[in-house]
Amino acid sequence: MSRRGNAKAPRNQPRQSRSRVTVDAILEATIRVLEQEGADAATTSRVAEVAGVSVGTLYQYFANRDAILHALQDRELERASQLMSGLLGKSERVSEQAIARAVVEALLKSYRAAPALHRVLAVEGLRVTPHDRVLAFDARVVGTIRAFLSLPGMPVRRTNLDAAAFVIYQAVRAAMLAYLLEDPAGLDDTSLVEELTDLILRYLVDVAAPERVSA
Amino acid sequence: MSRRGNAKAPRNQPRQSRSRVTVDAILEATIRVLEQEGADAATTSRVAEVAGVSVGTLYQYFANRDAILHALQDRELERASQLMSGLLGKSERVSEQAIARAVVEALLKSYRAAPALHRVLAVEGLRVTPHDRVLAFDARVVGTIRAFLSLPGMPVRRTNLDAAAFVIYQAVRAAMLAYLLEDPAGLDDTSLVEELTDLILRYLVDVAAPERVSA
Amino acid sequence: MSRRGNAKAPRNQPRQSRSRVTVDAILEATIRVLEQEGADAATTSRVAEVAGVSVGTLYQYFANRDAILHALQDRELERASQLMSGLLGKSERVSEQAIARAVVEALLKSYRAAPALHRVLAVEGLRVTPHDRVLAFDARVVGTIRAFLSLPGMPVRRTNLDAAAFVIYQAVRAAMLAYLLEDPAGLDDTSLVEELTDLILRYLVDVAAPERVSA
Amino acid sequence: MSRRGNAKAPRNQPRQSRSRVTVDAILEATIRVLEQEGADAATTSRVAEVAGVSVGTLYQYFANRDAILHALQDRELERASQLMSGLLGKSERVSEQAIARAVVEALLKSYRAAPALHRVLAVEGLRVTPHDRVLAFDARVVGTIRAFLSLPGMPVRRTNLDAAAFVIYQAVRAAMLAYLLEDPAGLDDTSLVEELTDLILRYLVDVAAPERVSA
DNA sequence: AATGAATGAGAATTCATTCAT
DNA sequence: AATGAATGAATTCTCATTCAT
Repeated sequence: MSRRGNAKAPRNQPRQSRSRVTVDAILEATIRVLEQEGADAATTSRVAEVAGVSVGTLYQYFANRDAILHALQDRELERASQLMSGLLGKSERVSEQAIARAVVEALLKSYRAAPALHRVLAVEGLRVTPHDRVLAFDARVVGTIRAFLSLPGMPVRRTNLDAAAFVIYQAVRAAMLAYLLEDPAGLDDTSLVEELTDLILRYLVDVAAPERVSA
Repeated sequence: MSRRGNAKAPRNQPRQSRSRVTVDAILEATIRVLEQEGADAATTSRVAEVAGVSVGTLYQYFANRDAILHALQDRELERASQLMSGLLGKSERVSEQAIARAVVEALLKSYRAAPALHRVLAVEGLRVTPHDRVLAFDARVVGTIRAFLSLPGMPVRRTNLDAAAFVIYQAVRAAMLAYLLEDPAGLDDTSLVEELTDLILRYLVDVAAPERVSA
Repeated sequence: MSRRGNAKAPRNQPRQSRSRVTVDAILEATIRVLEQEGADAATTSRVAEVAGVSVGTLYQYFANRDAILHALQDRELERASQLMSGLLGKSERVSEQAIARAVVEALLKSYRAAPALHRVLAVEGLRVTPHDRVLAFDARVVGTIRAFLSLPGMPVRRTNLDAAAFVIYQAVRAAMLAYLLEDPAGLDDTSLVEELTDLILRYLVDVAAPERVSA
Repeated sequence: MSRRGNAKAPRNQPRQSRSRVTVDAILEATIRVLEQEGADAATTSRVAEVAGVSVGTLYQYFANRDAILHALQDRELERASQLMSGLLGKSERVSEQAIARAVVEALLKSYRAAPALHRVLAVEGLRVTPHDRVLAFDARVVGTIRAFLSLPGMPVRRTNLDAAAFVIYQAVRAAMLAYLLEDPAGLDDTSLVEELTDLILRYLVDVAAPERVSA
């Protein structure tokens, strides 16, 4: 599925290294500006400057400003997919709780690296992007989750898997993002992971997660 | 080369009847534009136009563009508070499930009236608004929830009530908003209410919600 | 409702040839508009138009409208300093009267080239400019005069040199400006020079300017 | 010359007291705003507010914004004329120096009461006002001075009385205004009066002002 | 390919002036 | 006469995008 990770997939333009480097520089610069200076500062000029290229060059690689966000979105989707596949794939002999916790922890780690980016992706998404794009993005993540829940032998209590996947995805994402951006009193990483893991389990999984999680 | 255009002071609070009407027209126009034309279209001119007043009038009532959003935020917060108080207050002899469902249904109804508005409030908030404002807003809602969960006799399974209130608030809000904005396959109002009610109950409430909701 | 329009940072100093040309075009355009259309006409758009560039370009070189005036002020101060140094420096074996007359004539020539500009600099200065800037400007000119008056062997009748330099600077400047702007009956260049030279001499210099100047 | 002082002149509308009071309130408010909040703050609304009337009322008495300044100018001219007449008229048996000093002191007192107003009148004059108006204003003051200098028995050294009156008027006015607005180091009221008195005498009067001030 | 100066449409905001009440 | 809400032209400034070098 990944541009690089899947040996069977056709190698979509493994461009000249120079281009690749420039594109990456621009994407990284965008993230850096987003995180450190805020969404308003993320002008094409500023991004180009931080990336160490000229605006002209930026436009050589991206059709317009939104295209940068789209690329970032794609990259992120790729990573999320990867992450999920990795974690959900090897589920062989691990408890559901372990999986859920692993997912939450991995997501938290990933989000923490660039919370503002994820907010923009989650949000700017709906402004900037042709509606379809957002749908496609979310649908793909939800699809992955759904597929996982559908695996034979999964002790899932939900009937409507479409609904369940959608709800749990949005719920976890939002709670995590809000946590990172608002830093609310009474919550830290540990308790967040705790709570979200439990949220997932109780909502999705059938078996009475025996005693209590944070007991 | 005389000086022009300095950002000045706040406006005096809208006073009475006529004012009230104008202010409301502006707020409603903002919502309409937000819903029908998107956040980027919500310029002061466009809002004024839709409200049927001149820009000048708009600025007579709102110190600047953000002030409109703030007013909307305040209004919404008020409504949300009212709503919650109403529903959570009379909880006397009602099952937790009935309460949860009532809340979800009420929220859905409220959100459906203006989903784009709520996205902007939930989201744009973090761009436009002094961080404090968002925190205050969210904190107040979370506080209400937390207070409810703390009521004596509440069969709450959660230990960390701060965390629980925060998580469930963000989770429900986000899932609902995403549902309204993305209209994902496999979900309709009924199933959403079903799912979210169950999410709330299983996460928050202790007793095994006996049989199963969507069983 | 995204954010737009925040007053940002300073611009990078105009660099080289091309830049220099553009900057000069803008400054000259400003003067031309000031002179021919008046201070109120000197909007950023009009200046850009007359300069033959776009507003955008104007703002590429000047952080804001006032910055143009400041640049003009700086340029003028430089010229004035230069002028004074030139005239007062070579004072070796010239009569005080010759020096005074030379200064007045040079000033008149300089002011005549753009009287409205000088009015704006002398005057608008106090509105547009951080007070400090005006003080600094005037203080520097006054300082130059004062230094000259302090030269050993100067037959200065004044005791309070600070006061004298300030008074004579303001007096000559104002009279000259008013003459240029009002074109009052009974005055022409020759008589103005005559009068101001005599004003300077009689106020500043000790020796009885022997017989009479315009006698 | 004065609206009230000259019994022969037709009484131009000695309006109903109410009007008079309102007009005065507006003029005084303008001065207050000018002095305390600066020229930029002197909007019609602000002036009306400070005057304790509505904008509508303001426009009942003044055709437009500039008309207020014009009225102020007229009033000031009246006062200046009065002042001059008073001082220059009774010149019977007083030394020139005493007269000059009295004029300077009176002007300083008058200017000090509202320096910003006088700056605006001296300056805004040239922006706001049809050129003629400024000319007329200045011409009138200059005329008074000129007339005084022409009195028989005046020991005036100047030949070109038009020029002399113009120059000395502009010089004294500018120096005084600059002094009040810039508050330059090395000058105080006493020394300013000293310097300006001497400037006037040496420029205008023939006889070697015998011993003298800073001799 | 890369550069970055130039462009100009478009946004926020102000304020003199009008006019219905 | 007085009020003050409403008007909207005019102004400053930004930023995505283009294009000559």
